[in-house]
Order: sequence, then structure tokens, then C-alpha cells
Amino acid sequence: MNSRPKYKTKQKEILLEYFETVPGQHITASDVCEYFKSHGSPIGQSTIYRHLESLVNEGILNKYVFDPNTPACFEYMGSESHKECDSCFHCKCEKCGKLIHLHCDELEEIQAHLYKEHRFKLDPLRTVFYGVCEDCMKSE
Amino acid sequence: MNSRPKYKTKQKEILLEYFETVPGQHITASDVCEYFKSHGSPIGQSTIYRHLESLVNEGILNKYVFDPNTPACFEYMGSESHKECDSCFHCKCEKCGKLIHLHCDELEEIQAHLYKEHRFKLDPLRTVFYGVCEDCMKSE
DNA sequence: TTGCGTGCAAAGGTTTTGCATGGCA
DNA sequence: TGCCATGCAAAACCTTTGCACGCAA
Repeated sequence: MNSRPKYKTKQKEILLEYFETVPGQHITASDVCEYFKSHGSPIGQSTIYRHLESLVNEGILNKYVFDPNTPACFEYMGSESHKECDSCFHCKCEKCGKLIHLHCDELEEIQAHLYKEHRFKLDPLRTVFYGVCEDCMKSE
Repeated sequence: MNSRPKYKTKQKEILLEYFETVPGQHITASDVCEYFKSHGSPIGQSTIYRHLESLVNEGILNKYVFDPNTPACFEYMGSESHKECDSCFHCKCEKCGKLIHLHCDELEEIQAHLYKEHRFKLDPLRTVFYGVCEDCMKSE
């Protein structure tokens, strides 16, 4: 729905290359900024934000927001559609803030159930399960 | 984990009273601010934010964040413990923004599964399922 | 050459913090 | 009286926007 890129630029190219090296990881805008700064090819932060937005619109990245005043996280979903994470939970620990990927078929059942019984089409990509992770349970 | 209120103050009292009048609705911090300002008993915004945080920690309010740069929403969950919503999904429609309460035993199964198989203690009060509601699916 | 892409700087809006004052117990 | 709670103002924070310059086609 927003500006579709018409030119192929160096910045966009290396940005995508970077994300391809960190599949399944959660990256913030400032992570990206730092990365390119420390690699000798800095990219302006507004450029980064603008690319992140358009990549999200294209479905190449996924965006997660956990709190205001906390940077949003972006995850590379592959340029093909999001097959890999169709069966992937995202769990966020309320104690330590850790983000966990769980690959599990159970999610599909939940999805099917919500759809059949409650007429609600779950979006697994945006849904985050909050709770307490194993490590933090131990130290409680 | 944060400052627990020790004194009973007027501000806290009327804040809770206000939330009791809007069960199931989504209220932002500035909504609260405006409400009390226009009712002749303004409350400092920092006070409001501090109370909102502690009420969330007590489980009396639930907090939803949809985007950074967009105010967080708060929902009254009942002052008694959270019995009523122990078996309650919260589903948020990405299209129309509607919030849906679903009462369903299935959640308990999900909870048990996450705990047993993945060592993750789900917090149903903070977890929101994102997706598309029935009405919006129809009009798609 | 045309106009999109870039990057700096500044604005924008929400939330947090510092600190002095006021109020509960 | 002893602390906690309050509220103002300012800071902090991430993100967006304005605008001039540069670069792809």
C-alpha cells in the first residue's frame, strides 16, 4: 500500500543480504543501523526504517511489537511466502524478555479450532504468546 | 515486581472506579487523562502511567500494544482475581480492531501443552490472538 | 534528464524520570 | 513524624517527516 521500490539501489540490496544471514532471528532497526555502521557501509536510519516498512508490506519481513518505547523487532520470513513459520509459535518471556520460536504442529490445531468453532481466522505471524520461560521458572 | 501501593489515595480510588465503568473496552492513557480533566478532577499523567503499570502487574488491567508510536490500550479485567477470564481467549481483529472474548476450554489444553512439551508457562491474560473476525472475513 | 532514493536534522508522540511538594497512616 | 504518592517539567525513546542532494534508468 505504500511506495513500491522502482529503482534497485545498493542500500536495499545489502539490507536484504543482511537479513538473509539472520533467518529466524529478531532484529531491531537499530541493530541494522549498528551492523552497517560497524561494517564500513553505514545506511541512514530513515532509509532503514523506510525499507523495513516496505519489506514488511511485501511480506518479506515480519514485524513484532512488544511494548511502546521498546524497539520493534523484524524477522526475515524468506522471499517466498512464509511457509517456514506457518507452524511456528512465538513465545515471549515476561520476565527476561527472551523470544522463543517453537515449531509445533499444535498451532495448526489451534488455528483450525478457532476457525471452525469461533469463526476467527488466526494470524500466526502477528500472534505472540506471553508467559514465563523455563529458565525464569527455575529461578523463581 | 514493581512498587506496590501502600497507601490508599483518592487518585487510585477514582481511577479504579472509572475503569469499572468501562469493562471490556480499550482505554488509552490519554483517554484516562482527558476523562478526569473534563470531569473536574484532573490527575497528573505520570500518576496515571504509574497506576496503570501497577494495575497491570496486579492483573486488574490488561495491556495491549499494537504499534509503537501508537498509544497502548488498557482493559479492565475485574478486581477479583482473574477467574472469569481464566478460560477466556482474547482475539483482536486486525481489520476492524474489534476485541473479542472467547470462552473456551481449548485454551486450557494449549496451556497444558505449552507447559508440558515446551516448558513455557503461558499467561492467558496477556496473550492476544491476532487475526480476522467473522464480520471482516465476510466483507473481504 | 527525470524523479525516485538517500541521509541529515528536526519534529512528533508516547512513556519515563527527577525532584520538590503534599497527603496517608 | 516518616514515607509514600503526586504532579510538574524535562528527558528519553523510537519512529516519522522535510528537504536538499545524489544516483538509477
